[in-house]
Amino acid sequence: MLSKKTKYGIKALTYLARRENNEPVQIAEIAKSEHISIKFLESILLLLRNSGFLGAKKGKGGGYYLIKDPKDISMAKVYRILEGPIALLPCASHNFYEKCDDCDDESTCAARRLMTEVRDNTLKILESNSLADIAF
Amino acid sequence: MLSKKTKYGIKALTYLARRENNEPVQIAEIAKSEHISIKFLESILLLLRNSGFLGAKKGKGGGYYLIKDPKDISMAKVYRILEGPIALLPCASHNFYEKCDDCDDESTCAARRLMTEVRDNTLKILESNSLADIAF
DNA sequence: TTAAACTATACTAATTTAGTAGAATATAGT
DNA sequence: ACTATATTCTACTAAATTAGTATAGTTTAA
Repeated sequence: MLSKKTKYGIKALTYLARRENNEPVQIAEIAKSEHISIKFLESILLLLRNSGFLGAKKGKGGGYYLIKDPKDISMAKVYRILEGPIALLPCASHNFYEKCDDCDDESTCAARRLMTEVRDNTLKILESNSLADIAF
Repeated sequence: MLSKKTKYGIKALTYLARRENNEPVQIAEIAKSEHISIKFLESILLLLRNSGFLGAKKGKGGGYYLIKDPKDISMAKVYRILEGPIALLPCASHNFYEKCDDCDDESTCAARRLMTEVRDNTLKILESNSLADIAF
């Protein structure tokens, strides 16, 4: 299951993508519209900003805005920033690979075999969907 | 990410499926071979027994054994018992559906749209793999 | 009858999740 | 320059989940 952080992050990005213009939107507006706690959303938007998805403008009339065209924002990248590894097991992950302590032989591990197949497919879907694809 | 419970559960089922005969295997033997804490594995095997995947024989020479042919054990069912919903969002689940509190309109929710696509694909993979498929 | 093996209940430490609280900093407009 | 508005940053916390431990009891084959 996705954490709420990820769900809220995707919703916030969608909200920004759906705006006609790309002027800064205040946290409070997004929070109210999507029914998210302001403070929690704050930390999520900050993460997205530090990860290069959003820009922020301080002061009056400030807020957050998309830095890139929604068509160029890969949901796989969004997922990795918000949720972490796409794979269901560390030993089936490309970007966050880790060997299992308990596993003697990775090549015969049935769990790894199955989860690698799931991972490959999930990755394909997340990579082929841009923010624009899911927002409109 | 999968919980260790799920990973260990799949490994234990695989271990049993790979045995030549289907005679009871003691918890300790599986635990030692797969490097799992005996007590933790105990609770996992008990769950699999109560869910109809395993049989247990008490007393000397007892242990756990597969009730069905590995070919007839769907990994989707195993996954649901051990890990829970296959969907990444409750609102994208068939078997564990729940409406999101924060969502005004499910039909325009981008997160739901994307996660439904992921779910459909993951389910297809898990359903098309039996225990026999991944064990051998 | 006894030892091996499963069953069941209760407890716990560590981690993660989903926030809260409060102060600091930056900026647009007057 | 001042002030209201808005982001930024740090620190804290309650609740839930995970991954076990511990202990006691029950069943049954030999």
